[in-house]
Amino acid sequence: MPEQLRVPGDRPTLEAVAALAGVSRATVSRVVNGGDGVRAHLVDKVREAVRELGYVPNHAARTLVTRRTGAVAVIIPEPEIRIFSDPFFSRQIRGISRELTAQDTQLVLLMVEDRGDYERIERYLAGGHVDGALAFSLHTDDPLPEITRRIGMPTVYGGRPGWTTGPDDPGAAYVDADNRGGAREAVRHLLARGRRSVAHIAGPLDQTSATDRLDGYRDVVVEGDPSLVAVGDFTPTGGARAMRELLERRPDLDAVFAANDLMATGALAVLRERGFEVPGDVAVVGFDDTERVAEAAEPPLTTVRQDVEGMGRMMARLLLGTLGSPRAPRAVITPTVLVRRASA
Amino acid sequence: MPEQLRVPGDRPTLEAVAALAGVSRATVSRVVNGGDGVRAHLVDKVREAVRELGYVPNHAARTLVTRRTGAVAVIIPEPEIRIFSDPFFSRQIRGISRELTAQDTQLVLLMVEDRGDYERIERYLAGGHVDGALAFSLHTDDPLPEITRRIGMPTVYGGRPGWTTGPDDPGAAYVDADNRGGAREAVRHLLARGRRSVAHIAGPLDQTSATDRLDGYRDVVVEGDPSLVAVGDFTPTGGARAMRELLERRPDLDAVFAANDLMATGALAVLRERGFEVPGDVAVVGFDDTERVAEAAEPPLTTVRQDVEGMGRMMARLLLGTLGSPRAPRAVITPTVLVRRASA
DNA sequence: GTGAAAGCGCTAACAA
DNA sequence: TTGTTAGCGCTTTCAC
Repeated sequence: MPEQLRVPGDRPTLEAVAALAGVSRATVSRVVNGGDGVRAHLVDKVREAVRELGYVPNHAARTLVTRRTGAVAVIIPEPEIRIFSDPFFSRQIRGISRELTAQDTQLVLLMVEDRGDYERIERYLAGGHVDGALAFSLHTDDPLPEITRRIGMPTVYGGRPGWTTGPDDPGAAYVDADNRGGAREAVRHLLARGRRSVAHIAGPLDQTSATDRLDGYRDVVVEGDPSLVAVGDFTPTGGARAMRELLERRPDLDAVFAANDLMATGALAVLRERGFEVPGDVAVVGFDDTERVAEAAEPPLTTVRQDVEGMGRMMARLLLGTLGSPRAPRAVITPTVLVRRASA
Repeated sequence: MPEQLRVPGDRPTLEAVAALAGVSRATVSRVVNGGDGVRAHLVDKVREAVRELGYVPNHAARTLVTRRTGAVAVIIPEPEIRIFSDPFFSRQIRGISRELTAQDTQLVLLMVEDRGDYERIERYLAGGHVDGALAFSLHTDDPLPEITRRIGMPTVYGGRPGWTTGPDDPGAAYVDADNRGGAREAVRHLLARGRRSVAHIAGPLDQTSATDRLDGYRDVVVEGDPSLVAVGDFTPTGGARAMRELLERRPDLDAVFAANDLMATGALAVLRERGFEVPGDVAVVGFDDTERVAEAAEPPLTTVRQDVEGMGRMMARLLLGTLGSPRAPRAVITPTVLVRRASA
């Protein structure tokens, strides 16, 4: 029997609290975990002892028996760390962080620098450090989906993944904006304003956000003249290049829907430089409603807004829901909304 | 005795590996943890069993007995999350992440939105989730130092803290650039180029990085005419305002040392707009060597470079060292270097 | 060199 | 309602 339950430098245990309060460990445990079914005066006594000792439950011990860690991994491919500077990313992270905090769950950041790191990631996930994982939409050949599948780790992706792991795979759980619907709305808006030749500057076609927006465009522009579509890379420069291409092929175009705001600003620059009035001669619509981009554009950009922070929050919620009930939705599509400014 | 050691969905344990390899749990444990003192052929047998079963040690169980988690918390005040967009921050984080990864230690990101969150932070740190904490330099009244002290959590700060917790407090461990020395070098460089009236645009004086640089300036400009010092806020706008102030008070100045690059660019803009040649009429030196700021300035900025990623790495190293040996250094000051470009 | 056994701090049956 | 007890999966003396 330990005589001195509390060694200096050693943190007090349930046992110590129980001794001080004059009850059993089980009772202390009950109180610490909510205290239902314990008589009020005992609850008080225990609470008092907890306070006096500065008791905080030992996480490892609790995890060992409950098999839950109360932590979730967020996996960020290194190229994306730079994307922290992209407000898109940091807003999504913030949404995740807010929701996890609200649910008393910790965020563990896993940065992946190169493929070799996936071994470490697998060890980490398999080691039971976390209850689930959040990842961002990946390239087709990314090893992560296979890893999480193999070790049975609940995972939610940000952005619709471009792959399925197998023919009978229900597909990964994910949260995405309604890219296709948003694109349709953008194009319909342009048509409604009387535009006849609506061009599209698409994003890189290996990302579903780009292809989904392209699909949305095509849903509306059914005749589908391929000369009206140019492919960019989500950067202003890429948008400018695509815009020049389009003007060359179709000098008659009177509207452009760009797959994101950054490309739209590139397009605006080219139009301005060529002496086109926006929206007089050519109307322009973007996508994202990026902070300090869409509004600051010249002219301010009409664009499709997606709720990025909300998407982050949904990712966390979907994952945490998954943990509880086995039949949570596999995917959540958040709505977009057209924000009308001056460019269209 | 469990007949079926490996239930589907249940992860294999040491026990299962031991059974398959025909050895005791102790032996498996030894092999998993390095394998010294175990005969080679047994090591192989165990390794084989580990591979076959896909065994990964259970983290909680291990932590429970070793009292080490292999994880470190990085605490970020919410206002700073925006600073993810500041390359300074993301580079420091990257340095931390790299070093932790190299030492097989996990990074747990703790974001603090408001003061109320500190209760959660304390619970988390006290709960034994992490072996130590990394935090960024705080305001004088930040509750974090008191918390980490109370629960005895080893903590390293990024940037010299402005406080001490008590008269006999050795002070918090921290990593910082040699702000004072760097400032001295900047000013000496200006004097060496024949400048007579060297002004200083200081940062907000409640941050030690600002006061240390001011001190460095004063070390060299000993006469110390107060009219040569204006206080900014580390932003370009603040730098511009300070520059205007200085020009008003001291139209004769021929050099400016700004406490960071962003303020220097603000100063450059004002000088340009007032028709001063840089460096002809007024020489300018910045601080930081911020990516895509110093080099892109007009003219390119002579500035004091600090190794931000290295500082992040040092923070992790200092903390992890602290964990091992009780007498690690309390502080690490990393050197700065003057990078000469066109502005001075 | 290897195994047996104790125990890290907690929760969750099960008894009382 | 409360206490007793049996582990969770691992490391670590201590014998052999």
